Amino acid sequence: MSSGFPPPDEQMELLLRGAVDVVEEDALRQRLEQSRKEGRPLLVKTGFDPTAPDLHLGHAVLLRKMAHFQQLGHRVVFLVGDFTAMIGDPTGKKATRPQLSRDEVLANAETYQEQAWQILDRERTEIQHNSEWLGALGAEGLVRLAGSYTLARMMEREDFRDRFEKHEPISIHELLYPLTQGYDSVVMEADVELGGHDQLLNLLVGRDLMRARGMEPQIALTVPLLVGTDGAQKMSKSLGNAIAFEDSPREMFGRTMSIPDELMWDWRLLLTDMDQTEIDRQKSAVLDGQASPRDLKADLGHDLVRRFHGPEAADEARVEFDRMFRSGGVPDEIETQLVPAGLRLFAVLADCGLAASRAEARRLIQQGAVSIDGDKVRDPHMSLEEGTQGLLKVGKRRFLQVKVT
RNA sequence: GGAGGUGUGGCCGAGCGGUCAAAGGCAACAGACUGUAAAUCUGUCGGGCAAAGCCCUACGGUGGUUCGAAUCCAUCCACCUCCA
Repeated sequence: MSSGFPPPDEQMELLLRGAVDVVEEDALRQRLEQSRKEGRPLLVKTGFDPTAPDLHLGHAVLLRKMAHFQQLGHRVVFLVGDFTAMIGDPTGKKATRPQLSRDEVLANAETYQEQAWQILDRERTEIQHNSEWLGALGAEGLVRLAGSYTLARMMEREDFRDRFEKHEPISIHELLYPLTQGYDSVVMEADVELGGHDQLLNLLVGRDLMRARGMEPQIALTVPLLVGTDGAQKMSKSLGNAIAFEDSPREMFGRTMSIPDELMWDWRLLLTDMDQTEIDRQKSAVLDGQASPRDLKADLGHDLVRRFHGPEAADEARVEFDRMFRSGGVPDEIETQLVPAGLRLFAVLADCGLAASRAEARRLIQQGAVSIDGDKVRDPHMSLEEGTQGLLKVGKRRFLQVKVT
């Protein structure tokens, strides 16, 4: 067990890859040295709010960082924030969030983990729930905990200060949130806590709480928030700029192809294992006009699909994409639907789900988006004769084989 | 406890008695172009109708005023701010 860990410098290289903040870097190196000497793995904590069971690539960035620690032999704890989740986060202003029941929270956590195992080593991941100690804390404990921090310190945070100055609401519980999260670290005696960049302040509170109790403060390490397919905002399901783990290979590949070219370097660094030097090399090759960003982006898409769906699916997604968009071909598997004779074309489109409504179907036809067997159709009212069979194409991506009966 | 403000289409945000299916922006979709589902440009963007028009639904909920309301009144709900 003594020789289990690679040299600290080697570890640092992997661990710092893509990281935004490391507080503090020297301390991390020291701990790695110590851990290696003592043959004791570091305890690495990452908290999850089990509220959004659909994982996407944005989550993958953090999960990958956890996996890095695992690869190096450290103890990685997947901390389910079941206690905090049950309180319900009032920050989301619009929809009054339904208070999640304990069962719902646990079910969500389950779903979360099922997906997380695509990146994390299931066997080596420890799962803990913070209700275990936060639930036992009680009102008294909570008050004591609250007593160990000041409003002034809390208001140093830019987000709180900003909202305060703008007279936007800040609920009391939001002040408690960092404290409970920090308390988790105290109880767990975490060596390192991982989180998204937006979590940095919370992670630092953990350090303060630990220090106040005479403990070695945890190392705070954050990873960037992945920019979504729109190239502008952080990836999130509600913004529609996400690629979910569950997306089909084609979807995943296609959506990757739709990201702005510039974004691919970030994605390369944060979502794949490609060396930094190789990334830089590709980047300059593109700048010099030596390489086509399109092809490199396709390579990236291929890598991602392979990661989640395996090599065959990746190859297929790529070939499929080229056939459809490069050479304007058609997908190899097209659903067939039977339509009654006499139904007008716009109605067919709407009824078969190729358009959201009949009005939209009309518009699409008028815009020249619809073709049958490759021939553009302009008349929304045309109807298909009985016995005809043909390939209906709407826009670039919607296909349907129809058979008129 | 008191005073005030806000609530508009997927989102942001104008409108403040008719000409409003509601400016503008974003997103989305389509067309052109292209090296891609990038970028750019153009168009569309509540629903129904063989329709350059007509009908239905819609501006937090309900009920009024009016020939006519997203716009005025009442009331309810939700959110926010200030004073205490």
